[in-house]
Amino acid sequence: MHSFTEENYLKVIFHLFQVQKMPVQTNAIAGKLNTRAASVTDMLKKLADKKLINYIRYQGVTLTEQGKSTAIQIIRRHRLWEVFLVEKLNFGWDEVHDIAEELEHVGYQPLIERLDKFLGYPKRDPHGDLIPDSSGEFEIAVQTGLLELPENTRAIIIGVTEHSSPYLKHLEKLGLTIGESLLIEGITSYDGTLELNCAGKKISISRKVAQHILVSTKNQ
Amino acid sequence: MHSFTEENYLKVIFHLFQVQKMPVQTNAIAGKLNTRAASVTDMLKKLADKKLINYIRYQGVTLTEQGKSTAIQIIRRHRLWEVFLVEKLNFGWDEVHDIAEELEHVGYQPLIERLDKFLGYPKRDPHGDLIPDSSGEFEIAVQTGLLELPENTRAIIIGVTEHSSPYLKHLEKLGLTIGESLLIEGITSYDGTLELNCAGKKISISRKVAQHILVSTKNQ
DNA sequence: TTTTAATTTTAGATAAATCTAAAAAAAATT
DNA sequence: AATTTTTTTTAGATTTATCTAAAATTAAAA
Ligand SMILES: [Mn+2]
Ligand SMILES: [Mn+2]
Ligand SMILES: [Mn+2]
Ligand SMILES: [Mn+2]
Repeated sequence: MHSFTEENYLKVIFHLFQVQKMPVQTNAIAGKLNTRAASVTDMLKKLADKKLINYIRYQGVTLTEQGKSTAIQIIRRHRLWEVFLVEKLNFGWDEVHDIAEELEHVGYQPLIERLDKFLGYPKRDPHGDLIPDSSGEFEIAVQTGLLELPENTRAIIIGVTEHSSPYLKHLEKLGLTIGESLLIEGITSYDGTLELNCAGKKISISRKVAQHILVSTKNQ
Repeated sequence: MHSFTEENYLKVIFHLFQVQKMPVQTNAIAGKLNTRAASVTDMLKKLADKKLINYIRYQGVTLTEQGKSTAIQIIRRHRLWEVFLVEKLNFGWDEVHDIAEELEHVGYQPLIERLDKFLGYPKRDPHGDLIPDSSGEFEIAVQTGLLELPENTRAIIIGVTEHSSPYLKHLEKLGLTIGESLLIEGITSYDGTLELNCAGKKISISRKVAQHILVSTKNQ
């Protein structure tokens, strides 16, 4: 259907739009895909011809309904494969992203539906990201950035917004993994370092580390 | 490492050489890959440059040790994914080949080793083909073509040499699946039709159907 | 051993995805 | 408002894998 490359462009446009909520710029795409602005312009014309994006020269792009639905299917595949790799093949959460980047392009609908069933219809991937259902619907995420909470709040880690292996390994070493409950015991006034209590252990983390942690304050 | 396309050429050369035990001809490769002889020649030059094949103009090709080992790794991936699709995702043996054609190109060694472990180190794929181990060694296949046996022989179906969905569906309808035990009750002298007894049921199959069935006569 | 047929290779084109360098447009500064 | 900077687009090449048509080589038949 769509080439490997086209799929990667759609996915990147989807993610960038989610963050910025503004038409996505050529340079931003080039940055994410490690390519040049000129190459991006070429591909944008192609995707516009295929009615996958709305593209006006110099104005950035948004996904059409068709483009959005395609992007979501790719994200669904990516996240389901990540669950498979962690739950069934016992990979660490820091090892699976790159493998899933390849597996996500194996496009045969029944494969994904059966994989989903085999995995027990998981709601979230190993990084806490929501997995869209087969019709492309996401559950509504009830989540807050750890940095937004005041002192003396209790929260449960439900996700991370940074998927690099060094970062995830670091969190794991600190014991800050998904599902863990924590209490913000203090926020240092000088540099904002967070003093946490997690599973009875005192941990202090910088704002740089904390900024990518998503938590839930529901169910205490 | 190697492109999708290069991997497919290596796999095809490996398979053709196994059948013919002679240097593989340009046209034969073109036939298997649904491409043109001229395209094959181009690719053969490239593979020869990469020391994956031994290529002399007009003389056909053989795989180098490196090419052979690469081809075997791809076959290993293909067959392990087929086992996964049948055993874990409950696909039929006639549905998995095309999906495995895509999955086999996801090349990350630890993925395949963990998949192998997860599947319990299977020896054969759903079509009875042997799965090479991680060092590329095949078990020795003790198998005979069903057409080579005389009347009144008992045998067990251990594989098929034709993987198309219509053929496999046909066998399944007849109850001729892997592991089934059968008795050759007669061979019609006029057109060679085989009269089989399989699981108490009398079945007659043409030579065209029988020619792709592999059996074992060991263990009765 | 010619002649014919089949196979394989070259020559030259094309399509997809990329690039660099230069031009054009938009945004930010003075 | 004019100038500078940033961003984006075009123009023109390059790389990879493919193709058709014609030439070269090998194999088969007469
Ligand atoms: Mn990921
Ligand atoms: Mn993820
Ligand atoms: Mn197969
Ligand atoms: Mn198989």
